[in-house]
Amino acid sequence: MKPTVDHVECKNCSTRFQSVFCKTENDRITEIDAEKICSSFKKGETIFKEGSYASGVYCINAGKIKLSMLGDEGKEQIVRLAKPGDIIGYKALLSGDRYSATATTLDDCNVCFIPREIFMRILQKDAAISFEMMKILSNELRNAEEKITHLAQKPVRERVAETILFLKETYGLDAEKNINIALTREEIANLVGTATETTIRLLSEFNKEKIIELAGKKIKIINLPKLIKTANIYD
Amino acid sequence: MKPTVDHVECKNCSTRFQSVFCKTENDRITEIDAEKICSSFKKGETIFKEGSYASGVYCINAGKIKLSMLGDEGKEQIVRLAKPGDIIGYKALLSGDRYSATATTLDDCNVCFIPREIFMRILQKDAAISFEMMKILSNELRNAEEKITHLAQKPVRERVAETILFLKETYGLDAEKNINIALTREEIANLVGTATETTIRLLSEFNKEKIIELAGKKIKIINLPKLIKTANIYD
DNA sequence: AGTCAAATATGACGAATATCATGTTTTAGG
DNA sequence: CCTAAAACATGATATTCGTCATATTTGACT
Repeated sequence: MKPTVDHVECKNCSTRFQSVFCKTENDRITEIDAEKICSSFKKGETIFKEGSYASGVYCINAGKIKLSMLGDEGKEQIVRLAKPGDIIGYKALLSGDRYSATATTLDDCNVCFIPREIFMRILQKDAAISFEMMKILSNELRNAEEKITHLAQKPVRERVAETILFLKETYGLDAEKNINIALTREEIANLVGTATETTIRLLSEFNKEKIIELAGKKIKIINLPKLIKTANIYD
Repeated sequence: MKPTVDHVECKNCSTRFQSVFCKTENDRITEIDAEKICSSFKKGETIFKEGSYASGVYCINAGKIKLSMLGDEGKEQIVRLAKPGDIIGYKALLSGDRYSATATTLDDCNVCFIPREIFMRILQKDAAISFEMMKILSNELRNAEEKITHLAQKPVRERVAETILFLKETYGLDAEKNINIALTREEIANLVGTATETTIRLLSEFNKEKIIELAGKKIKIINLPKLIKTANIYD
């Protein structure tokens, strides 16, 4: 466990109303506040590992995190990207199992650890939080099923385009209109579910076709309609 | 909506203790019983359609059901198989969205419809049921993420073998030791995420290699260790 | 500033798997 | 029992995509 850092008060947390605690009353928030442990992680650090026992959930205050599983041949598959306001590690806690994925920071991060017993006690007492959790889980599940369908049916080129759109939706744009996340080509490949070389080639193609603009890990969308068309999505 | 049929009482339901209501007290069960609507569907009928509004959840009393999404080119992807004791349609209800999948019976089925308000009211009042729901959702999500990883990383041959094992786990064996579900080759393909012809070929290969025995839609596993090895799973 | 490792890039090649075509078998319905 | 449609089967071919090889560039750390 990381050493405690400057305690971020939930009630002042900028992500409070986008999080699972959005509907929660102030006294419950104070209760969480009293028992959580805030820590910080530097870019590239591991918060928890696939296969280890779950002792609580992490609420992200600042930074970006990838959740990945190892395939049979040791290849990483990124199954989720998390941002401030999201919580991670709840699946294992709720199913009473070990972590099914590894959480790695993509940024310097501040996260608040809520121990198992506290989280469970709150779910027991607070139907609104339980309901929000179910909503989150339902949405995640719908997204996962859609991803399964696309992985099974769409060609890689479309999936790469789709992933660029997904990254934009998830992390937004920075001041220069670049997608606000720096992933290696390998990480993008592990998100798309394809080989690294294939991803590199397709990104270069999109670049040549003036759909996106590349500068190192920075990606800027310069022809959104064409990108959407390339992704073959109409909703 | 189907006409009401013989009312199956929850408290006498054979699946009661495998279902989400396993931890529920009798008076709550009586409450559900009073308001639910039992109906029956013949093989091949649609219980609900992707894109339509969710008005409640269905609890399966008897029969087998597939949940499938349509891909962009109109191809079916089976995202879940349900059996007695399972509930379906909860995702849409919880996320407040429309059904993201279509539910089609694979058998003659008896299902109990629990209207939205009743289900919501019960979740509000009963923390144990809420908690069971979260458990179910968490497990589904873990399975979905594992499926994503395998779809992205494993060759079709392994996935077909894996799917046969999955079908056995889900529906068990009949009196003649056949896997207790009759799917068309196309449906198996839509579960695996591959072309129908490829599935046909691979099943024939497994047959020739004495891993399975085929008789129409009946599949019998005759060399389980080899099937597990072919699926390339070691857990 | 210099060095080394990691990341990016690109070509050549081959394997896996989708697609197309066509024929056979099974099944459901009258 | 007969017929049509659906499901199954199999071969030939096309194509996507992964793998391997090899540069080149970038970035992190003395």
